Amino acid sequence: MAEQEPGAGRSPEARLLVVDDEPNIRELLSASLRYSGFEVIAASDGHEAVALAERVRPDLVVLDVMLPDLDGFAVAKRLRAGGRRMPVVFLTARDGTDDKVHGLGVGDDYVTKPFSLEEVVARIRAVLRRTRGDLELPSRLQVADLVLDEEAHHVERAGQPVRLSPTEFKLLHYFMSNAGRVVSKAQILDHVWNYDFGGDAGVVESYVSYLRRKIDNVEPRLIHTLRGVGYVLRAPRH
Amino acid sequence: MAEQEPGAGRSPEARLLVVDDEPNIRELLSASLRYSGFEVIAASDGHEAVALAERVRPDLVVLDVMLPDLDGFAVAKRLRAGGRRMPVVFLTARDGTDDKVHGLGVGDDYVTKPFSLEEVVARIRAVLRRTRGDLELPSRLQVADLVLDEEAHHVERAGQPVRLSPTEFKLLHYFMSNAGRVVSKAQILDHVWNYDFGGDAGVVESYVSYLRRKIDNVEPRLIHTLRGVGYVLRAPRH
DNA sequence: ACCCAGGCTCAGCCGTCGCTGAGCGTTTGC
DNA sequence: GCAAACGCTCAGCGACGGCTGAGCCTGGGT
Repeated sequence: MAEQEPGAGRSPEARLLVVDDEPNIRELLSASLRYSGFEVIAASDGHEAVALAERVRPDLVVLDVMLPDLDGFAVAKRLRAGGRRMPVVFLTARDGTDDKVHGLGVGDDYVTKPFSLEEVVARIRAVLRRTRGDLELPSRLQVADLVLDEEAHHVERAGQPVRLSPTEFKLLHYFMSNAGRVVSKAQILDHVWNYDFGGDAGVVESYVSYLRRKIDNVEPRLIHTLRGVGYVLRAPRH
Repeated sequence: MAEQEPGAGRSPEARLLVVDDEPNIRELLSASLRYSGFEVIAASDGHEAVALAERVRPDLVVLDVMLPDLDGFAVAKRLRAGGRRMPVVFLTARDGTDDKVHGLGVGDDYVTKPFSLEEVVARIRAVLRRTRGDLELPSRLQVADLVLDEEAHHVERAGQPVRLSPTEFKLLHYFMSNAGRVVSKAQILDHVWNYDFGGDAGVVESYVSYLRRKIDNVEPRLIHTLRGVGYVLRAPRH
């Protein structure tokens, strides 16, 4: 279950409008994005979305393609009526219908369902960074001599580049954005794995093991196990 | 059994609804949470819970998953009918069914039965902190040169990091949140150990011993024994 | 059609943790 | 001053949590 996140207290990074008709997904996203530091409002269908966007002027819209009333793309079109800029991150099913995504506007992006929270947050940040030259959002995370560049999708330890599989990368990214904070295996599952993942926490142990082999095989060790609690990524001493 | 606690006299931190069909657990929780400074009302089944919540509008619900009438998740759903926000801390059995908890309602949290009171209070506070931007009840406790950082799950004495087992950590945390106040061995058993723990108070002595060895082996001594009464954690008076 | 990388599960091993019981020292009460 | 109660420490055990290597399955690329 999702627990602590950064971003509390600071003024919101941006205002988001989340549009999805499934209450579970809508709530999952809203809560999680709020805890990530965004201001979030939500709508459950296309018309409500258009009306709300009119009033609250969000910085970005997270938009399910499958809506009961309007097609997601139709919603996007209306949002941008009058030439107004309105970046959109689409949520789309993984089946064949992705073809329709080719209709993306510039600056838009999409995430396939089922997604992981890490993925969604990453896409949102990337789009925001692009559309408003928001350099404040660092695309580069660093802990000791471990560096992860999000934009370049590049990781290196002690100056040596490291090849990571997608899951390994997401896991490391999650660790690094929570450096110094203990994260439980349940939290990791919630953020790094897709929300419909049914398996148990053993898989987290496996991937931590892979990660250690690839990026934590030199001193100082950065990934620490806290038995019965979780993991921390941190430089020693502090 | 639980005795005195902080929070008496001050205005309640929040209003809680406790839902459990076992009278023992219900009373244990209600009493303990009251002494922790919460306003508490209780219900023994799902329908009563929904009806009560309707009337008294609690800030948070502590909800057993196994109820005689409604499933705990069903109750949660009804509590949130109409899109109302209602944070929930679930109480769930430790058997394999934990999987069901994963993936439902973000912003919620859960505690496995049998729990310790420390655990429950901690989860409740964490959820409240999140859901109402109740910023930064400091996650850092300090007494003299002894520091416990909850978020990082890190302890140090005189600048030196110390490794503690989970139980040692919980015990120290209990001491530190009650710094300057005498706690009896019975209180410690009630708060730090699971409520179904059958053993005797000897185990507390053991763990106090371990703690002393790890974090109280330098001057000034912080953990003091009051024979026949209990223990206090406090910096020496000057 | 094949191969390979990636995702996941499983099971055995190992270390640690939690608890108990015994022995010993210290304090208290008589 | 003595005995009983209380508290401290240590050793030992059973059990559990976490790590990792092996293996299966899937999907994508050649």
